[in-house]
Amino acid sequence: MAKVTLKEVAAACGVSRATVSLVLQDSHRVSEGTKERVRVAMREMGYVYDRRAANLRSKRSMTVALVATDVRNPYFAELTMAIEAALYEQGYALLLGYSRDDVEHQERLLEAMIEHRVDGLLLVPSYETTGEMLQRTLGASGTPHVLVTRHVQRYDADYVGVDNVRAAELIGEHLLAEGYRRIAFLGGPAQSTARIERRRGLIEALERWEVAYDPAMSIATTADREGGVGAVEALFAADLRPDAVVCYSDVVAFGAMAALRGAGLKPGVDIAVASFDDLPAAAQQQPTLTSVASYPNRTGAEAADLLRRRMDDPDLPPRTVLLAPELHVRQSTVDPVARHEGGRL
Amino acid sequence: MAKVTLKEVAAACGVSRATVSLVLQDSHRVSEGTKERVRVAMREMGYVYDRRAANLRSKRSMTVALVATDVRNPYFAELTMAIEAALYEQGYALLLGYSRDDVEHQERLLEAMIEHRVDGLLLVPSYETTGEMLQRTLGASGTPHVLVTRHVQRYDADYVGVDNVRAAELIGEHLLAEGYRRIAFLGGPAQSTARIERRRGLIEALERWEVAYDPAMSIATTADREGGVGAVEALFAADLRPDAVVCYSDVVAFGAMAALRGAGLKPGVDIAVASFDDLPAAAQQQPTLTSVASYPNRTGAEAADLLRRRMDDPDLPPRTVLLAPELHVRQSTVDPVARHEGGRL
DNA sequence: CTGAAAGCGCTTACAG
DNA sequence: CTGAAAGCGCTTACAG
Repeated sequence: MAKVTLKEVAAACGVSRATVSLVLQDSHRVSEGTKERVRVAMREMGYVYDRRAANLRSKRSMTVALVATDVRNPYFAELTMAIEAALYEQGYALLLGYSRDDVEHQERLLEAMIEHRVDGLLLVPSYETTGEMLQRTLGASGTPHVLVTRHVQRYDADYVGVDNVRAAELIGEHLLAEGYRRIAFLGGPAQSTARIERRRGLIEALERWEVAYDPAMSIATTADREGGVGAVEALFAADLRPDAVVCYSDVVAFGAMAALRGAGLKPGVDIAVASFDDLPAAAQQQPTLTSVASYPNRTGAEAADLLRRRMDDPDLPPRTVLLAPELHVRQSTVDPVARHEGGRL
Repeated sequence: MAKVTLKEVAAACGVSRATVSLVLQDSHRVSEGTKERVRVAMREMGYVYDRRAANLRSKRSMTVALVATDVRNPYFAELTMAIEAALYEQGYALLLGYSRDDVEHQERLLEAMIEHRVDGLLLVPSYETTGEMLQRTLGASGTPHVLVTRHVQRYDADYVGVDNVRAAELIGEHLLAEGYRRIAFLGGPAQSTARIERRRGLIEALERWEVAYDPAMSIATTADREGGVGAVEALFAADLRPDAVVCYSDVVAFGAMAALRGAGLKPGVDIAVASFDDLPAAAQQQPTLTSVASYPNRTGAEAADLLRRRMDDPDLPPRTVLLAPELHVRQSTVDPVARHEGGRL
């Protein structure tokens, strides 16, 4: 089929290209009669709108980029679904790139997105991202953008994430109330702002209860299952015996629980386990896993919303949206036996 | 910053826009000296390539679309990562859309991708997709495309997936050799080509062993964890007692195992469980889960490769690439006790 | 090796 | 309510 453009449609209808363009936009400046006539012709002729041309002329692209780290992490899968849904609603197409937590790769992705002239960009920054780096790319290009889930030190931009400090406080308070005293913090990359904040929240809870915190019981690792396994091994190698472990994320906790079992300890009975994310899989563990919900779907929807405002008005002052975390207590931190005996102290 | 275009760069260098354009493409028709001079100017002036304009003129878009169903399924997450990596390598940006297995949503996504004039499209068709529907959208537009993981009846197009019939035969042969005889097939949508093929492979293995197949022990469900739970419940409600269950996918198997435990049965001891996908999580179950690897990463890479060929030559005859499955036997189908007693018959 | 000209398919003021 | 004209920022023959 010969491709049919606005010009052909216009000729067939005996109107100008401008008029056809206005019909496409459903402008009130065109009469209903003409609109109908043009639409019928478009359908009959098999006209397909060419957004590339429209984009060029109108200085938009109707695309938004999401640059994240890795979608195999269920948290990011959920986040991606929420973002895709919100953008689709608004008529935007989603350009996707995964940095795999590699800053150089991330930089090339950002450059590509900018060349494609995305109207906006959502970024889950990889761990070693610096503010200067974002300034040089996103900042210089003037692309409206929002940081999601992780923020970057000394880089002032819109940000949506869960309140990590508060989340860790919730876990800490709960464990302390249950009678646990030797609490370790396991997993997550040392540079991660989420890790730093969660660790801080935990320490604040401990201080409030006047319980000592042993810095040796904080072990940084990769943010995956293997990280959890490794952290537990490191703990035991150093002869440290916590009565509870707080993990960087559910995925890390899954690894930690497996490693604990491997060492002959029963999670939830011999040692408490709690973590962050509250993935659906947390409630399906044995024992079920206590976790703080971080709402990837709400985060994604909020991010899309923030980006829309930013695109509408690039001069708005940067906003931070912190979602309130919610603790879901499950078997892994509530040992019925210990309870019966009146606590473990 | 005032945006700088080719025109400004050309003026600053005292050359034509055509020359600058050629420098951008690293054409051999421009001298090294000029190239260097132009590149320096571009850097100094902060020039950023505008792909939208290039796209329009060159009749390409340097984007490829992936329309899949849902990335929360770990199989699709892995697939997405592989596809993103391959396309990135080739210089393409990825436009992403999720149909959530809703055909109408899928149709709107396809239309949007076509309007964006993607150079090619990878489709994991939603379950109720018809050939006529794809013909009307993708076919009519002439967009090069490849079906991934699922194919569509009576629609002739490039296709990459695992050999489902063979995969099910492998599982069937293994279970039969282990002495299991009352084998159920659980989960997966009735319309799914993957389900139909896997079921067929299983039946073929049973016939070869001259073991009766009970059609009542084939239960279709949604392709998620809840599907697995529901299928087991349906089985018991109908008073059916298989000695082995073959699940539509690992995710379904996870649900089935939970439901079996809920009914007081030990997977791998009281009843064998096997499935398809061989997700990393399969090896992390208790008991570890026997599963047939379906290689989402190889599938993704192969799909990107097939699409590239198709984009290079749209007139190629459609090709089908079937990946050879591989059975990974684990604890869930090999009961050491039963073995000791010389089989379960 | 480089330049002048045309054009990709739209939208956007502007004029009537 | 509709049209004529200009132009978005590139690339592509073509000519020299």
